[in-house]
Formats: sequence, structure tokens, C-alpha cells
Amino acid sequence: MRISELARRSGVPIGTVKYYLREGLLPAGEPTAATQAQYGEEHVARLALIRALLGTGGLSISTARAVLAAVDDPALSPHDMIGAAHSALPTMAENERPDLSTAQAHLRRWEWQVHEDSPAVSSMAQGLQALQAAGFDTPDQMLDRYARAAYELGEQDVADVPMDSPAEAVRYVVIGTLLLEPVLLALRRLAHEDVSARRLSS
Amino acid sequence: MRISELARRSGVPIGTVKYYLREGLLPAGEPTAATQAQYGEEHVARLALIRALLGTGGLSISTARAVLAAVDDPALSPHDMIGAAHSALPTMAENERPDLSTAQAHLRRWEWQVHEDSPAVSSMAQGLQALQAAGFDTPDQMLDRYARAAYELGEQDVADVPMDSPAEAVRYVVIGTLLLEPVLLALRRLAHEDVSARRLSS
DNA sequence: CATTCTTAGACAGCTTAACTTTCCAACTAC
DNA sequence: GTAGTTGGAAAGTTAAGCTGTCTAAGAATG
Repeated sequence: MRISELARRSGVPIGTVKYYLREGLLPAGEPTAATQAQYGEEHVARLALIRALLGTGGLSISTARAVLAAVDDPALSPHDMIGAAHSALPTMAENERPDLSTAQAHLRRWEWQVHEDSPAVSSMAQGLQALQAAGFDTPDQMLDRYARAAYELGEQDVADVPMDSPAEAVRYVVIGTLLLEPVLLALRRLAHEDVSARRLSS
Repeated sequence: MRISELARRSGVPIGTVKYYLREGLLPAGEPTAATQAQYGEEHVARLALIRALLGTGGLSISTARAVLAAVDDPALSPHDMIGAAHSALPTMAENERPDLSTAQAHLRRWEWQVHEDSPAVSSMAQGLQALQAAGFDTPDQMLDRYARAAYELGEQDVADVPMDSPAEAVRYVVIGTLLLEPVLLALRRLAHEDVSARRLSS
């Protein structure tokens, strides 16, 4: 198919498709002439993924490019893959240098085997710092609960990764990590609603 | 203190402080003359909260204004309060009208008592839709796990809300809901790291 | 073959958000 | 009284993510 059909099929405006091509998010089609190229089903699927990353995933163009590069990568070992995927994932404002010590102390308490300079540690540290700055107390007991819940999810997430095809595994990790996040957050808010509704009616 | 000291104490540039005043995020100081006003400790704390909401919380100016309005509100019943806080919270692109039926089916399965038109339902639906569009399968079993984890957190979160002062309760709900989110997401990613590290070394 | 439509690619322009700078008259501190 | 600071308004800036315009080259149709 040509660009206008690709745009129609994917629901993405033609100018935007060109923009994604230019930005290197969408691979170029098979050129048939100087001013013509063919696109396939994989381009339609890719556009859906791009829109999911940019929209729901909340990624910037440049971060999405990095994430998609990881998805495209022939891939490494299962473990390195998760690391590569995570480091491509967004980490909020990285110009800030939060104090990692509190976060690291918790991680040691839980005996989690993580890189001390993992981007997620910075995220966690920044989150804790923001809570403290906002005057919100985070007792160990509360963080322990969050850690346990996160760990149970993480265990299953990793177990669910399809290990047969490396390419499929990276894709699974990247998409699953990123796009399940808004679902998890929404579920927590819905749980708040339900719990408070039940308390009220009891 | 006057504006320059407020700016220095809070670490927020003076021009930005004026901007927040203009945007109604920061209440005006006590005017002492036509071109002079006094600010207090509460302004310093408020600026810290504003920066936490805009930075780590990822809110836009207008959403932050709504959230802060909820925080300032004399407050309603404990339950309405959570609802008010949630509806002030961000819901991603609200121009999109995702298909709610799948999300609602899950909620019915879990027998959660939530408003069908709650913003969190849209968030959840949008998240599920993005996953599907990206070709990521979300079996009931997986969502059940996420729901259970979210519910356990939500139960404790609600139990932790200080019910003595309504004003303090709203503040707690808003900040706790919003600013614990990045921490939860970071913990999930760190759990992925730990689990995959353990699998590798075993 | 002639006419009309579509295309790739380059590039300039647009829109929104969040600041940031400039300005000025009114004050304050020395 | 003179140098510096302030509140408030308004214009300017920057970056991100598109969107529109243009041009020469092909495609589609009769």
C-alpha cells in the first residue's frame, strides 16, 4: 500500500506519518521509484505501537525512538534485555540529581539485587524526595507494602515473558512494562474508590 | 518575607514565583503597600508542593490548579473527598473516548463498587486499548493479579488517611494518590530487575 | 498521449505549555 | 536623595509535536 492508504488504515494523518518517518520511529517503505514507496502490514502495526507509546505511554519522540530501537534490537540475554529495555524507558527529568541514599537503604532492607545506578533507583529516589518535600510521611511499613505488591507483580511479569523468541521477548518486556503502568495506576485509584465506598456503606 | 527571599528559600526563580501567582497556584501574599507584599512559611511549603505536583507528579498548570483547589477545599465527606480528589487528578488525554466495556466487564467480575463514569475507568480502558493496539495480550488472569495487588494497596491507603482533620485528609489523599504513583512504578521496575537477576544467577 | 491525482522529501510555519524577560511606577533601605 | 527592590502586566523565549506548502516525479484514467 502507499502512504495515503497507510494513513487511512492507521488513522494517523499523512503529515504525521511523514513526520514519524523523518524522526526514525517508522521504518521507510520499500521504494518503488523516486517518489513512491510501498508499505505493508508491519507498518500499520508499527504505527499503532508508536501511537500507544506516545499517547498512553506518554513518551517523547526521542524516548520512543530509543524504546523502539530496543524493540528492534536482535537482542541480548534475557536479563540484559530487561536492563536494556529499562534504560531505554523514560526516567522523568534526568537533569535532577536526587539523593539516592534513602532509596538505596530501602532496597538493601528488602535485599533486592539491583544496580545502584539503575534509572529506576533515581525515579524512586525522586519520588520519595517529592513526597517528603510535599510534607507527606512515608513510613517504612508503607513502603514495605508497596514493595511487596510491586514484587509480586514483578515476579509474575518476568515469568510471563515469552523466552522462545528474543525479539518477541524484548517487545513483551518493553510494552508490558510501559503500557501496563497506566492500568496499574488506574486500578489503584479504582480500588480507593471501592474501598471508600464500602467503608461508607458499612 | 518578600518575594525575593521567598524565591531564594524555595529555590524557585522569582519570575516563576510571579508566574505561579498569576496562574493562581500560589495564593497572594499579604499586601503592605501598592508594590509590596509579605509572604510566610506557608508560601514556602506551597511552592514545594507546587513543584512536586508539576515535576514528579507530571501535572500541567491547569490540572495542578484544580488539584490545589481540592487541597484548599474545606472538604466534604471522607468518601466524596476521595472522589473529588480523583476527579481533579489527571486522566491523560480526555479528548479520546475509549471503549469502556472491557474495563467495566473486569470491574464487574471483581465486584468493585465504582462509578461507571469515573475518570479512572476511562484511564483503565484507555490503557487496555493501548495494550491491545500494541498487540499485547492481557489475559484475565494477569489483570486479576494486578487488580489484587492494587486492591491490597488501596485498602491500606484508605485506612491510612487521617480522618481527624478534613483539610488534612484531602491533602493526604491528593498527595498520596499522585506522588506515590511514580514510587510504585519505580518499585515494579526494580522488582523486574531483581527477579531477572535472581533467575539468571540460579 | 493528455490530463489529473498522488507521492516523497524538504522545509517553513503553527500551536501549546511553561516559563523568562522587560518594563514601569511605586516603594524601601541606606 | 539615591540606589536598589517590588508587584503587576505584557511581551518574548524555548521546546515539542505536529501541520501546511512546495516541487519534481511518478501513477491513473480516458
